[in-house]
Amino acid sequence: MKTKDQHFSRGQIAKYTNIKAETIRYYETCGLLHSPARSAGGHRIYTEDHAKRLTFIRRSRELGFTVNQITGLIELSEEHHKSCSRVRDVTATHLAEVKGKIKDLKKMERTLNQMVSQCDETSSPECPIIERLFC
Amino acid sequence: MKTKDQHFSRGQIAKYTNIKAETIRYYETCGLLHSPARSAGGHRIYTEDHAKRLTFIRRSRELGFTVNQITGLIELSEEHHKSCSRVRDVTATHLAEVKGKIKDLKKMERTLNQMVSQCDETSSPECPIIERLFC
DNA sequence: ATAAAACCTGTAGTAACTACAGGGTCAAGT
DNA sequence: ACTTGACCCTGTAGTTACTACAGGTTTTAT
Repeated sequence: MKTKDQHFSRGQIAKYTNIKAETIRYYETCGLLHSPARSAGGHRIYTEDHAKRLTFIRRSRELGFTVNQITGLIELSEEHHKSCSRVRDVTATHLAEVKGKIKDLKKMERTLNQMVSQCDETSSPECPIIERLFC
Repeated sequence: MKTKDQHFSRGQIAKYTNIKAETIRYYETCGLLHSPARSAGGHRIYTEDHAKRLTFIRRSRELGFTVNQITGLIELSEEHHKSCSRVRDVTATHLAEVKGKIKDLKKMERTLNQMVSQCDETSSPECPIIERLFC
């Protein structure tokens, strides 16, 4: 009852998981990804398990989780009881941060929009954007 | 017809402009802020002009412009002809980036929202967030 | 005159990669 | 077996915009 013991080189798993080879090494030094076995000549040999974890990492990064948060999520995913509510909490906290960033960016967006349209409408020789930033 | 030649120490201008003292030194090494005169003992002596430029920098940073972009804006603001449309372009480009970031964050937000509510509704022992990230 | 507060410099740390340089290894073809 | 080119190895430095020291000097207030 073994899983398929397919193995990959770093370049192969990079393509397979859609993560750059250098980044994969970085995740290893970070402690996010277990060090794989090595060939006689020292090349890393990754397994399907590494691929699964890398996909987990990629999806989490795409959702904006930090490497630290992902470490936490992986730890929680490995406990087999009572972790779900803590996973929920990590996610909810992160969601709140994302909402905060959206709010900040929207404020920037409004101001930038105003500045660009003022610029479009102006006929004076002074640039309204510069004026606004200076005074 | 001189401007008020009020002068400030680094700590004073930091308070006045609402930028941390260390950050002000950083802006100087970056080339964003002109090096001020020094006292006999080597302490920086800032003027009202420095304060104005620092305020410009702070406002620009609050709008998400990078230090490089701000360098560009300051250069444009110092040309006295034909710079307004280029300022507009820098701003419009930045606005587009901000919009892009908002879009990305909103996508994250939707997914995170879904994950949290799935978690709230579930009664299974498996965490739906983890499941979703893994598969 | 003294002591505390503020200042000076240079350097290192932060996050999450990315990009080398200067090697060694692997797989395929001959 | 041998060559060659693609791939991999390590360690280190660069990216952005700060922030935080350490160890020393100057200023300011009493």
